[in-house]
Amino acid sequence: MKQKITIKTISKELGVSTSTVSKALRDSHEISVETKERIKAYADFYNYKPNNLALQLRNQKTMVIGVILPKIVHHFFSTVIKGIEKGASEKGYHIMVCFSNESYQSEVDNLKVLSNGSVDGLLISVAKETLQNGDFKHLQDLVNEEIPLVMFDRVLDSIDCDKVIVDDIGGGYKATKHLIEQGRKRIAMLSTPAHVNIGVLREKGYTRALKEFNLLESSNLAIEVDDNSDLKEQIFKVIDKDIDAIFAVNEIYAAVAIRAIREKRMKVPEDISVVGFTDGLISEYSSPSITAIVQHGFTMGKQAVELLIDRIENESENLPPATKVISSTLNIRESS
Amino acid sequence: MKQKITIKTISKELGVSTSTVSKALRDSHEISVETKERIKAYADFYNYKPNNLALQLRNQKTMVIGVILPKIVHHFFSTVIKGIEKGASEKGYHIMVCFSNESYQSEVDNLKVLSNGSVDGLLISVAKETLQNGDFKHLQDLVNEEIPLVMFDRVLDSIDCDKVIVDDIGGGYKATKHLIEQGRKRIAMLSTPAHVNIGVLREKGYTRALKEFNLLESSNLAIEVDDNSDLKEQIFKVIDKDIDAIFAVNEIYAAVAIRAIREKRMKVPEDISVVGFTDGLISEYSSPSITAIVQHGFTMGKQAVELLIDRIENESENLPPATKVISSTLNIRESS
DNA sequence: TGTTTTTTCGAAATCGGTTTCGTGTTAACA
DNA sequence: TGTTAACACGAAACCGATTTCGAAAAAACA
Repeated sequence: MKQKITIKTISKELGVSTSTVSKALRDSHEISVETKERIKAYADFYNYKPNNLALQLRNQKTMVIGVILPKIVHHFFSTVIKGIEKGASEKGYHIMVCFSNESYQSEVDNLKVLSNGSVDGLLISVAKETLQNGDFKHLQDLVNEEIPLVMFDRVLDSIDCDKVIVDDIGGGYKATKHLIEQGRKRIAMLSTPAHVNIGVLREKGYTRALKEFNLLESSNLAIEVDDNSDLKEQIFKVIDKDIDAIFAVNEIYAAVAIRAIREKRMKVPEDISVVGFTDGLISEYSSPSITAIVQHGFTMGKQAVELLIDRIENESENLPPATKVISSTLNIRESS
Repeated sequence: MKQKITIKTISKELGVSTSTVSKALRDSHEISVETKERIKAYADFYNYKPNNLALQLRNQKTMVIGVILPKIVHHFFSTVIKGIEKGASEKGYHIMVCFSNESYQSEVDNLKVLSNGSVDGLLISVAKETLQNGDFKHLQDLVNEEIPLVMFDRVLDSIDCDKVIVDDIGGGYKATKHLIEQGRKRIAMLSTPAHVNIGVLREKGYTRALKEFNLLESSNLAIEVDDNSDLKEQIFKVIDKDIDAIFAVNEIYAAVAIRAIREKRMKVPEDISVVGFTDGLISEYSSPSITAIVQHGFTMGKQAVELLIDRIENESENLPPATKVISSTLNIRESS
């Protein structure tokens, strides 16, 4: 990198002190008009730009928000980022994004780097591995150090901070109710293993809807998908239970379910209706297009970052942590 | 934020100088074993962490790489980010991501902030608006300031820096050749307006393949899609030209084409084969799944960041700029 | 002309670290 | 006992800015 021009360079070159240069560039009344113009002209000519690091150190303020995500190649999370970036840039902040790749160690490492002065606050969605092993010390440390922190989507009850979550229960309920209203009686659900709590919550909504309409049979039609064995085989077994609808916990399960149903020589939605959770590109562009619960990731990201910036800028107020719930809506398409 | 513990705090508390504390924590031989242990114990107990900003300012090195992307809710770009993050973290770097949202002004603003010392180098994919208005001064300035810079995917010939691009011509060629080998004779192409050069390049490959097999008829079957009017209507017109295959310039056009073909009561791939460019989730999970050119975004990101880090760490060598071409491959699925 | 006020600028502290160089003390050596 | 080397530590400079405070010079006033 070429030697950058600094205030010191200018001051030497123009035979004034660094304080004078600084004041002149910030248009202080303390400096005479002629001197100001001389300095500004020089700075302009040599394209002087103040060093960010120096300013950040001096001001104890970076205007940067750290974001830690479990993954990025994922429609929902990339939508959340977009919301975060929008909300941040509206208030003059920039974002620094890291990925945990669902790994606990990665999460800890990233946190350590970001929490050393590089950012004014943090936005985190917890990695799966962390959820499983239950070690939240690194997050508790942040709270203890009073670093502004907002958790979103994958949150922890035990950590005392602001949170933004999707209304998973309500979403599960809406999806199931929709199927019931279409006249479906035997509605299966493709859920996740129990440690992933989004699955648990969505299933709760599913169960609530079934109960409400007295459709909760003895035979349990909700299965926990095992990611380690073949997805389609597991779905075949569900189809064999003589069902007339499937509520899938995510978009991919829904897409694979449609494929499985077809391979069984049945039609969607005539024989079996399908509703997914997460409204991404797959739901929109596959044929038939898939009815899905819209998660409003953009809104979630924007609200999370706004909550955070509010904390950062009004630290003194010391309000108790809040939890925002982003409600989900149903987008009805061809598959139901 | 709670008052952070600094070296000065420790030095005062323990009655030694700041230099001693610094040296002790870095395990210098200049400090006696007892003193070192005393200081380390104290630092450990109060969870001392050195301030990143101070270190970065002192070392004139941030270990951060700035990334500017046109958009994020996009499978290809999010894959690229993943590659960038992987390559960066392997070498101990972090990434700071900004989005231009395809806007020229946004790109300029982001660049200004990032190039003021916050990052050691920059990775850029140019915004559409910038490509159109042809004003590249902000990028030329970076080169003049000798800030390490690598452009990827959307690059500019006039800027003298390292570049990483996809082999669009080769991809168009491969896709078309595949269709020809399947016995297709009247192959249409859904391209983009002329100012988006990826469309132009892919079309070049398409034309080359047709020529090679003497299928380049007088009636031009390549159309430029107008994003402002209805996509499906435009595709209907193409289908009416009595074609037997479609090569779409991206995944979404391919998905919509399949839908349009079905609505015309024809079958994919029996009546019309479809091949897309960009191998994302839609291609994988829609039914029928879509044959597509894989762009290897991950590889592109990783190579781009590796090129950049190489520049950063071997500045002295001053090698001439290089351009890497990431070749694309064909992923054959049900739609052809 | 003497005093006060205003204008204009610079020295030095600060942010939080690292590093060079110097110095006082003790140990080893002749 | 005198000289030298090794050891342990501190003062101060530095990275690149901002800001407080003090002071010299010029202007305004009595």
